[in-house]
Amino acid sequence: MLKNQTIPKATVKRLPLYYRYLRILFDSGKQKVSSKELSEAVKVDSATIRRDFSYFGELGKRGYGYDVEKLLDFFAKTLNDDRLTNVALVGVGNLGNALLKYHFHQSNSIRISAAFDVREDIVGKIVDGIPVYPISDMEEQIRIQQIDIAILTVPADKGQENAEKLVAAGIKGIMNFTPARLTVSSDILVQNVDLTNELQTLIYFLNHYKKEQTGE
Amino acid sequence: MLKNQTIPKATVKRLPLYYRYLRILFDSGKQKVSSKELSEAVKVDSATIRRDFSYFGELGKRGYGYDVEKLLDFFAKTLNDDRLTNVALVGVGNLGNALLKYHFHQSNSIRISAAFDVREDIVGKIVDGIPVYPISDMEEQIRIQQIDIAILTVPADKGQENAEKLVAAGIKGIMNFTPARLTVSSDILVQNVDLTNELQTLIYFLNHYKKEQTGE
DNA sequence: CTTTCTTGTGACCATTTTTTCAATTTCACA
DNA sequence: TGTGAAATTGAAAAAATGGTCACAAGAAAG
Repeated sequence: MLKNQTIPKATVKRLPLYYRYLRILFDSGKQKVSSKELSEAVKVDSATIRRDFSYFGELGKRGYGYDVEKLLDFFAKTLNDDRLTNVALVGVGNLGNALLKYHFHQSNSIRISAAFDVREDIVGKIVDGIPVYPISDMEEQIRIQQIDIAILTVPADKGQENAEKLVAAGIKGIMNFTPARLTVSSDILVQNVDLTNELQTLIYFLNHYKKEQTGE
Repeated sequence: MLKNQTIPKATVKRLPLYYRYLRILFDSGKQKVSSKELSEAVKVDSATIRRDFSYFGELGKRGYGYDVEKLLDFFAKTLNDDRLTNVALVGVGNLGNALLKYHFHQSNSIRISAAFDVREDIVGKIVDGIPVYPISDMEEQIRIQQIDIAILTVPADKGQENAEKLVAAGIKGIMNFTPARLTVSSDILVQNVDLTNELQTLIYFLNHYKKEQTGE
C-alpha cells in the first residue's frame, strides 16, 4: 500500500476513464469487477490498473475483484464528482458554441455556467441555457459564481490576453484550445488541447510507426 | 547523433509545436533561433528541445543556434506537411460541425474533404465547402479520395459501429472524440480526445497538486 | 481441502527528462 | 588579423517517471 503519496500524473489521467466505465457497470447492475475485465473495456493493461488503484489504498479483495459501488463512490469523491463544478467558457465561436452544447453535466457534475465573448450579436443571448456575458463582466461573474476553471476557445491571437484576464479574475485552471502556449504564473494550471497538433501527430505515427499503438 | 532510430513518442508529440512556432519565426523574418528562445515560446525545456532535434541528426550549429528556414523545411517534410492530407469526418453534430469549420488547412496541409452522417436533413448539404455524404457512401468516398484518417464525432453509443465501418472502408487512423474506447485491429491507430476526461483531470490536479504544471 | 481466481507489490525494464560539460562558433575589440 | 569572452549545441550520464512481469497471499467455490 502506497498511501499518502502524490498520485502519478499518468495515473490521474486514467482515473476519469475508470470512473466512466464503473458508472456503466453500476448502472447495468453489476456488483463486482476484476482488473482483467476493466482492462478489456478501457484498454489499459490490468497490472497498470491494479497499480493505479493501489496508490489509493487496498480497494479490492483478493480472489474476488473490486466492489463496483464502493469503487464508484470512491472515484466520485476523488474526482470531485460528488459536487457541482462550474466552468466558464471564453470565446463563443464555432468550437465554443459546440462546447456550450456538449452537456458535460449529463453524466458528470461539471457544467459550463457562464460564457464570455466580445461579439455584440451574441452577448446578452442565452445559448443552450448558458448566458453569454461581455468580457467586461468576467471578473464579476467569476467571483459571484465561484468559478475557478475556464475553457479558452478564442482565436489564437487573442489567447494570451484572455488568459491574462481570466487569471486576473481569479481563475486557477485553463483548458486551452488555442494553439498559443500561454504564459501564466506558475500556480495556474494549463491543460492544452491542440486539435491540429493531435492530427499532425497521428499523421506522423501513421507514416512512420506502422502497426503500433499511440496511446492517448 | 542518433539517426536511424525510431523517434520517441514523447518527441513526436512535440514536433507540431516546434513546427508551428518555426513558421511564426520564419514569417516574421527571423533567420536563426536558439533552443533557449524556442523553449520560452513553446514552454518545453531547452535541453529537451535539443535532445528532440538530435534524434533527427545534427540540425544546429554550436555557438549559433538553428537556421529557421532549414529547420522549418525539415519539419514540414517530417510532418508530411509538404503535401495535402485529406481527412474524413463522421458525425456532423455539434462538435462535428465545429470541426468542419475549423480550417485546419489555413495553416497546414490538412483538410477535411468529406463528412458523413445519418441525418437526412444534413446529408447532401455542403457545410463550409465540405460535402456531407450518407454513411452508405463511406466506402466509396474514402477509396476515391484516398483518405486514411478519420475524425469520429458521433454519439458515444455509435462510436464502435462507426469505427468498424471506417476500418472496413480502409481507414488507418482514427481521431476518436467519443468517450468509447474503440476495439479495432492492432494496425489501426486510435488517438483518443476525451474532453470530459481532460476537464476531470484538470479538476483533480487543481484540487490535489496545487502549484504545479500538468503538461499536455 | 483442493482448485481456481484475483489482488497487491517487489523487482525489473523502458521511456523520458534533466544535468552537466566538452566542443564549437560567434563576436567584440585591440 | 588575433585573442579571449560569451553563446550555444550535442551527447553522455544520471535521475525521474512510468509500465510490466511474476508470484505470494488471500478469498471464493466446489
